[in-house]
Amino acid sequence: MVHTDLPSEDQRPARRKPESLAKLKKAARKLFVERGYHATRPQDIAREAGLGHGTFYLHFPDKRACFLSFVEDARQELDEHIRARVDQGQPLQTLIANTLAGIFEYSQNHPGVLNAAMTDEIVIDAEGVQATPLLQRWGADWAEFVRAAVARGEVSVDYDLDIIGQAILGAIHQAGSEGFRSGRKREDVVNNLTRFLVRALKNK
Amino acid sequence: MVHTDLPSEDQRPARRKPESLAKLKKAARKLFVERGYHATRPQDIAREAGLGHGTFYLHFPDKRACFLSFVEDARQELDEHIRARVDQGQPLQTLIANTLAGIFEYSQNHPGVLNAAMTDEIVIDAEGVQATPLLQRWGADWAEFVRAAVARGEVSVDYDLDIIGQAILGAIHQAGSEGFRSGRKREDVVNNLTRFLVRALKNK
Amino acid sequence: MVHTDLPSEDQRPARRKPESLAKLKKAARKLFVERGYHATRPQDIAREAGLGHGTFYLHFPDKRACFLSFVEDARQELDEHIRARVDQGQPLQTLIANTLAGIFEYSQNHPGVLNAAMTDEIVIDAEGVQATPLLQRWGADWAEFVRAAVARGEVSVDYDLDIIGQAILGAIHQAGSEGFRSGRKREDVVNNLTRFLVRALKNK
Amino acid sequence: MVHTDLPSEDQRPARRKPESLAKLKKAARKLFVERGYHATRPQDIAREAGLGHGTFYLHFPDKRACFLSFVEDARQELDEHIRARVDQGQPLQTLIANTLAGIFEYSQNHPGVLNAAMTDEIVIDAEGVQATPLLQRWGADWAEFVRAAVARGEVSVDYDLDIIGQAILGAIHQAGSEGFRSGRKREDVVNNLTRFLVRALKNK
DNA sequence: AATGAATGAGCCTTCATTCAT
DNA sequence: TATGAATGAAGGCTCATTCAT
Repeated sequence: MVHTDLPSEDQRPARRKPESLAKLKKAARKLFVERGYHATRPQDIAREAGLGHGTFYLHFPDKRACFLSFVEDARQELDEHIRARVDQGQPLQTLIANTLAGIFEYSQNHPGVLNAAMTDEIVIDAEGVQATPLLQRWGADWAEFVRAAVARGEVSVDYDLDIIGQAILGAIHQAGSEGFRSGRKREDVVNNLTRFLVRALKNK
Repeated sequence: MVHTDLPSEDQRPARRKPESLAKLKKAARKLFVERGYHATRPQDIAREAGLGHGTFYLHFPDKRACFLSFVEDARQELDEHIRARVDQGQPLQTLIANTLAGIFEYSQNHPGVLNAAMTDEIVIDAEGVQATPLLQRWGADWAEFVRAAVARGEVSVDYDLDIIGQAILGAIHQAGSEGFRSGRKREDVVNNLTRFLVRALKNK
Repeated sequence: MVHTDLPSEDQRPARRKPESLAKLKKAARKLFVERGYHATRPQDIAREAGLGHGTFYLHFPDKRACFLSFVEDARQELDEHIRARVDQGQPLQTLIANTLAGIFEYSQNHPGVLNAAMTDEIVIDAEGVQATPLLQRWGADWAEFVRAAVARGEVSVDYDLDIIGQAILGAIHQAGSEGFRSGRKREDVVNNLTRFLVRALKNK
Repeated sequence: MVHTDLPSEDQRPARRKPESLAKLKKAARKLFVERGYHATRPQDIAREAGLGHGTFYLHFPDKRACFLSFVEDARQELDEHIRARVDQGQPLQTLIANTLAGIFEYSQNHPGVLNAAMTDEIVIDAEGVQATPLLQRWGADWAEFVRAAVARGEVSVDYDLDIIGQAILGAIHQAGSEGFRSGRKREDVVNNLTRFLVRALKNK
């Protein structure tokens, strides 16, 4: 006996809002990554999602909000990805190595996403006020990270950690971008970067 | 004796195309820095230069070329600025410190220029193909720089220098951007960054 | 014997379409008055009525019909309001004074309604054909009114009453709109207008 | 011998700004009158003027400004038309008769213009702030007009002239609109209206 | 009867570029 | 060489209306 009214896995256009939102977000991510912010029209996103372009505005007040939501999602995903992989009670070197592995793993699973998400705010809208650019926030995270290592006695150098946090993030970002662009293996990038950072932080 | 190569202050009425080009470049730099690529119209540049809109297209084939010319000029200026300040026959630490001082000095004399010039190509034109992004080129420069130090025996660590070159550039860029954005003093940024990089490169 | 025409207060669960219609009409009036025709969306009306957007189209074929229904309701309400207040068997001056008082009383009880209802048809839909604009109809009513006074011998001037009917209506409309907009008291407006009209109609 | 480079009276697309502005204004008037504000798109105006639609925005910041300019032009034209026809040193009756003749003459020469220009501001833009609606301004003009007659001793009734000014304007507007719509002759409308107003104003 | 997600024609406006002068 | 009026493709967004539920 078969349920004829069991619409699971059906192909019909659907009509549930959350589904459309998910489709739009997926499409938006794809296009923002592939084409960048300015070359992606709300209409393109809607079409990519298989929806009419009016639907876009049912879920986002405007294009900018859609981009910001994409950025926020990427940030959370990466955070969770790293948190799931890194055990805080490890020595500095392992910690850094694992964190970098986490970042680059995510980066490889979602190619281009981090780069697209880090698009500077001025590119999006001169007037807009994105709370804090993603790069800066992650730089601050690294500052915290090192501060904790200092507190544990693992790092004993006298840096201005706000500056160094940003430096670390910058090193990771740029080495990662170009490392992969030039086809290097993940382990090599992680390895080199880990040694580079550990040496820079370890006193002696 | 007649000065044939002294066209400045000459009496002939028309023939000062170079003057217009200089005005346009200056205006373009100002606006690209202040507003970013997309928010700057060729018309704005021409007007800022005190010229008619049409004149813009006498000197640049299109907006993109104007931006690229701005980037190239900034790159050359910075290169010269650093070259004039850094003596290659110095120990690594001094070399790095002087180079960083040169970069940040330029950055302070021309606020925003480096940041604007590093605008990712995807932002300019999805189809276009900027030879090599400025960041990547400068990262390669740092790779060369370190390779030379290795050759001199000053650095004896076994890095993949292409990766590390990019990492260094990234650290400088990000630490610089945020260091100044947060109002830190140039010496502090240079100082911290120098120690950071020297430690990372010096094998004990 | 069964009351087939007494659906009010019945117990059956569904079947209160009239209730929804009333809610929609009330909401439509509020919004048309507050925002005007073009700034009011069917969706706004439905939401103001506490109903889903789709419900709007269960009761009106389109937005235009809803507006026209609003106009018609206002016309009837005003007519009834005046009829209830004015005794036809009075001398001209009293008749005019009472009618004006009726109009302005209604206008004060339902602020903005008459103005909104008199929105010119061209504003509603260039193609549409509103039977006869409200202003014109009321102008014709005044023509009738004066014709009756002439028949009773109270007015003995030789006017083209169709023209004069419109003139009277125009005077009332404009003086009323601006009288209230400038905060004048109802009695003052009624008073001045009554004397103005009576003098214009009374042959010496 | 013939000047081949004498471009007077030429048919070429032209390139002088004032000419385009004039064309646009003419086209705007035509369309605002024929279709009303909302049914007229900037694009339609430009096309009617034989220009590209970008040109519209070289002359008006937006559609609203174009409409307001149309209104202002109409106001000035009418004012001048009346001023040229009416001699202030005449008795009230003649004055009113001539003024009305002037208004209706203009109205006939420029059919629909006054009606279109009097479109209520709420129709144009709920947010906008048109200094004072045309109707109200003209009502105030009539108030002044009567005030002067009172000063000259020609009118000795005790009206609130601000109210009565609006009433007069309303009477003229409405009687005129409908008079012509129903095909009445100008003299008849002027005649009836003049007698109506003079009686209303003359004390005995 | 009621709902509200979905739709897409259509609106206003911008801007890189051209070309007659 | 220099000008700036003119252009129209293209962009972001709205809204009256439909229809599956």
